[in-house]
Amino acid sequence: MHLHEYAKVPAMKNIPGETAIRTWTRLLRAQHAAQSYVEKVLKDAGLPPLSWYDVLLELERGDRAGLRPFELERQLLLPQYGLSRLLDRIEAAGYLERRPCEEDARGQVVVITKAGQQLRRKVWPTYAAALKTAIADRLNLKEQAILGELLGKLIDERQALSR
Amino acid sequence: MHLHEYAKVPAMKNIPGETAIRTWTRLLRAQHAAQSYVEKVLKDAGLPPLSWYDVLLELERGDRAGLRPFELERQLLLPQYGLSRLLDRIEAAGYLERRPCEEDARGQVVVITKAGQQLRRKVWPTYAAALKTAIADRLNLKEQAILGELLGKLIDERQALSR
DNA sequence: GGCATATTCATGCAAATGCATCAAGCTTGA
DNA sequence: TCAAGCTTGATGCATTTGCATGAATATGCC
Repeated sequence: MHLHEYAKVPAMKNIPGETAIRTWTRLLRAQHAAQSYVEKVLKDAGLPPLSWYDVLLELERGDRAGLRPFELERQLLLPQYGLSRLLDRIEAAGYLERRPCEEDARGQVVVITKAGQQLRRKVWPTYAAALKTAIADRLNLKEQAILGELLGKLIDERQALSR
Repeated sequence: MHLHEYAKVPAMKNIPGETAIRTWTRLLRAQHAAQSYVEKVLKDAGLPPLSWYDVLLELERGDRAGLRPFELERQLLLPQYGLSRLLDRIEAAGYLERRPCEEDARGQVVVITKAGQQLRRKVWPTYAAALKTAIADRLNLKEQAILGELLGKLIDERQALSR
């Protein structure tokens, strides 16, 4: 993981510093640690993975009834085919419905079912507890805020390349 | 991604605060943005994925000639079967060799080949440039250091569960 | 209107991952 | 010494992901 050798190249400054490299590896590891922990907690509790929760929550959120797949795709940063099949699975489990879209016959409207709402509500306490263990128990509020702020700078305006 | 509803539960404090939740989602997104960017740059340059680089670098690093798979496994935080097959692929491409282990007939010693060393050296500039774009161009040194510090607190001593 | 192009979503096929389990060799301890 | 248990690594099978492409409809332009 640790990348040495950055020192070898002389002036040509397409080379990040040592600090950047450490930050990078920690970003990967911290995310891995946190996410795999949360996923494990969910699985051990017999609950579906995070991605199901994300979809269901997104569907419940807006006031509108249902979302188009391409909207979900943007919210959740999933590839188009990935979302398509994720919806297949969640639908097969009965937590959402795909309805034909009135305004656009190519498309569809994805709607959460009653069972989907119940599932989401049932998952939340476990999810929340895992999240607290992974984040809130390890950083005080100030630290959380700063971390969030800095991470934000790594996100802005890059996602817009897809497709 | 955004999780509301944490406000609903009254006193029962297994619930992370709003700040923790925002930090969590940003951790996922920042890592996703950064890693997928770097992977894309590598792929577009016709280079193998990050995991290959990690393995090769790890093999090159120590003074000892070669590493045991279980050592790599720990360094790289890969599941046992994941590493086993990753090694299959890298070996098939000619960048490493698996030799029988003298001290332990169950095991093997994984050694990087000449071609493997060349590959790693060849990949580095592209990797470094991508890393710089993803991290160093977005955070100044101070910020990088703080971010690394905070991320470190999310990592410590949790990984030790595997197998 | 009618053709070219773009958008929306699905899907066949290959590659990678996860899970469970296995075989082989090591270690311990009575 | 040898049985019980542990460690090391591989692998069959199911699931998931990635990639390329396709089918259907919409949109824009002439």
